[in-house]
Parts: sequence; C-alpha cells; structure tokens
Amino acid sequence: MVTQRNTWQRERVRDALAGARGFVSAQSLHAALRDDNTGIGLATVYRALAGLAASGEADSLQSPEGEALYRACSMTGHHHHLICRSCGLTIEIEATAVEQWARETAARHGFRDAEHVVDIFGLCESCAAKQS
Amino acid sequence: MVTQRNTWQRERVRDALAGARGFVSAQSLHAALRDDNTGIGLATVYRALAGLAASGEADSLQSPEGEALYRACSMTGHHHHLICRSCGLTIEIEATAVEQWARETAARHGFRDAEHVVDIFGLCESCAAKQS
DNA sequence: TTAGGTGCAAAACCTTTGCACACAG
DNA sequence: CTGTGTGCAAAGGTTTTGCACCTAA
Repeated sequence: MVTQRNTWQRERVRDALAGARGFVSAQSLHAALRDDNTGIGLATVYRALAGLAASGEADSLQSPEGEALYRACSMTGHHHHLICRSCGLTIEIEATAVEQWARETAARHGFRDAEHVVDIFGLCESCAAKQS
Repeated sequence: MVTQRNTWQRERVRDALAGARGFVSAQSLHAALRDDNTGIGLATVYRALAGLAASGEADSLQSPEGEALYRACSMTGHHHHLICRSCGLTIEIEATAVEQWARETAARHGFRDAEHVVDIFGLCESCAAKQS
C-alpha cells in the first residue's frame, strides 16, 4: 500500500465528508472549508478526495451536471444509494437481489467482468413535506 | 411543444447517433461529422443532442471521465443498458423486477417521485475474446 | 418575412498538473 | 534529512453562451 501521510488538511476533508448528509462536490467541499478560515487549497481537496476514493473510504459518482460527487462510505463492500434530489440526504442500501439479477443479465448476454450502477433518486420525506 | 426545425445538421446528428453501436460523446460525434467534410460546428452538435435528449429521442448519461454520453433510444418508455466498456456496444434491457424493487425500496424509506439509474458495464463477448 | 438555427470564438466550468516551499515521519 | 503533501497559478478538458449571419417555414 502506498504511503498516506496524516496532515490536518486530509483530516478536515475526511471530517467534512463524514459530516455531510449526502453527496457533496469537491467544489462545495472546498468552499465550505474555505469559509472556516482554513487556507486549504482547491487542489488539495481534489487530491485528498481522490485518495479517499482510492482507499475505499469514500464513494464517488458523477452528477448529471458534470461534477464529481463524493460521500463518506460507511458500509464495507459493494452497495448502492438512495439519494434525495433536493437535500442530498443519502441512504446506503443493500441490493442482494439486484446484484444477482445484474450478474445473470450480464451472463445471459455473454458479458464478462460485469459491474453495475444502481442508484435511486427521489424526494425524501421531509423534502416532500416542504414542497407540498 | 417547442418548435423543432428540420435542418440537415440535425439530420446528420440524428443519423450519426442512430448509426453508432453504443454511447458516444458529443466530442467524438462532432469529430466524426467533421471528418465527413461537413462544416458542422461543435456548438450545433451540443445543441442538437440536447434537443434530442429533451424530446426523448436520445438517452444520455455521464461517463466516469466526466463526458456526457448519448445514444439513440429505440425502446419506448423506461429501460436500462448493458454496456461494453471496451467497444461501447450497448444492449437495451428490460428490468421489470428491478423496477419494482426500486419502487419498493424508495417507498420503504419514505421517498417520493423515485427515479433510478440501473446500468451494467462489462466486456462483451467479442471484446473479451480479443483481450484474452 | 421572421423566429429560430448555425458557426465561430470567447467564456465559464470543473479538474489536473508543474513547481517551489513546507512538513510529517 | 527526505520524500510527500501543499498552495498557487497555469493549463487542460468539456460544455455553454454571445453575436452576426443564414435559413426553413
């Protein structure tokens, strides 16, 4: 395993990520840390996030707007997300049945080394209430 | 419904999209049309693709590299994709079981207006053979 | 005619990279 | 010390936008 030093910047990124309720962009994460008087650089945030994603501590996905979104990963192994499209609240879900369906579908069409993306977007209870 | 004029540029984009075996980026689509002596502009390709996606004639998704990928949509209604990560071959699949699972999962957590993303990436048979 | 489309180039955007300096180990 | 990490700024990439001209209806 590659070396991974323990700098206060990485701590802050890790903390900010853990404190976020849902997926956050590198940009907004940097903006938030900026506002906390930390002189942290944008590049550092990107590098820290890439490191966290590589080591499995964070999850990443592409937003429809073209940004990369990150979130602290609590569940070990493979899992999926239920995401509120309004407030960003994210719930990690297991999908054993879907896993199997994906494997079978890939196999039926002769595909190998199949990976899959399964995410559900919706309005969480509180956001749905607000919008009523 | 908004007006949608019938220009040769849009025809070419539509044709190129229909002729592609899988998802293609706006950039490569433009490059391909460029090579066919058409003086089509990059902005026009983007605008045409946005229009096709808006009218449901095309599907779009974000590649992990941050590009927007498009594909002609043959199946009506909601569907998912099985995509070769090497050659881009795309197979449209139905996933009734997954649809239901997604609805149930969303409902169980109090989410409303749930949509979902379900795509499988892998190596298709011929690409797997080539790589052996 | 005329509202909308097109091309070009510039701008906006997110992300990566080069480099000198700082710092954890 | 020494090899990494950092900050800054510049560069790289994709996508959008402004504007004058063009064109389908």
